[in-house]
Amino acid sequence: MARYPGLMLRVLASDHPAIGPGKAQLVALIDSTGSISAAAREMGMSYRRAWQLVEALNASFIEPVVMTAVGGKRGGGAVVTEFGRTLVAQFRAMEDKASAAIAADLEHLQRQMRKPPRSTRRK
Amino acid sequence: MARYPGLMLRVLASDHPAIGPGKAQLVALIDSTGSISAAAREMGMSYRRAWQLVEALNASFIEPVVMTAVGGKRGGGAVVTEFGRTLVAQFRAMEDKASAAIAADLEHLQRQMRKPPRSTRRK
DNA sequence: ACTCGTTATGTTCAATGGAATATAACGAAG
DNA sequence: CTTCGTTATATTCCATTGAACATAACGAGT
Repeated sequence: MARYPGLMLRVLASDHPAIGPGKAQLVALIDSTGSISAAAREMGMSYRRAWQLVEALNASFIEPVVMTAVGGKRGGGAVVTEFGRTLVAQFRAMEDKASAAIAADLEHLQRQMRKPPRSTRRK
Repeated sequence: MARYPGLMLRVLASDHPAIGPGKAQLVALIDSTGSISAAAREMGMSYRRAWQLVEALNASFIEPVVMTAVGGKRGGGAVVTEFGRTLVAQFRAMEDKASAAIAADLEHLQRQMRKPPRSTRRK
């Protein structure tokens, strides 16, 4: 799910996650599809879950991120606000900057990680 | 739990978290207390949970992070390896760098988040 | 020997989270 | 007016996770 290999970044409001890789992708898909349910389908996520994430997003910020309207067949749907669009862009920019800032350390760390189990008993 | 206000960073191995704020703090506490159980107590975490995290840490890296020895009353205990110490230091450094790199954006974003619910129904 | 505090596990239970399912209300299109 | 695809929500079920509890083995000190 993380866009950057080996790195996961989340922005917190007080203590709960306000936006992270998942919500960012969801908003982007809502923007491109025009509906929560279509975005949910593309992410292999239940509609309910996606809707809850949208609700959480809207509750976390002072401006709406996604505006919704009931009714189908091009009557209803979901629209990502301009605020929401810049929100995702800002988050992506933060991912970029963070990734660039720690790229060297990350590589170094990744060279030191692997799979096989090992005994760590002393003596 | 996050050391940096509004920011949470995790380093992933393939897809599972190799190290994050929680494991980093745990290792630091094991280092200062000399035991997994004492560290767990200080974090308000069950011993079993802490032990599992240590196991996961040791399994994730090519070098041991924590070495253990059974037996109490200064017979047994846990020792953070030099690798483990530098691992935590590196992670903290990555948090520092990431935090510094996105500090401005983070502040800007945080100025746009708040608590009160709001209606987002269109039309 | 005994005790104490530790690592190391197993087991059981509760809480959490997500999936699945079911409706309801709705709005545009036909 | 019917149909279709959507938002919105309740309910039920299941899997995962962590907490709690229990127990064993152990090693150093007393």
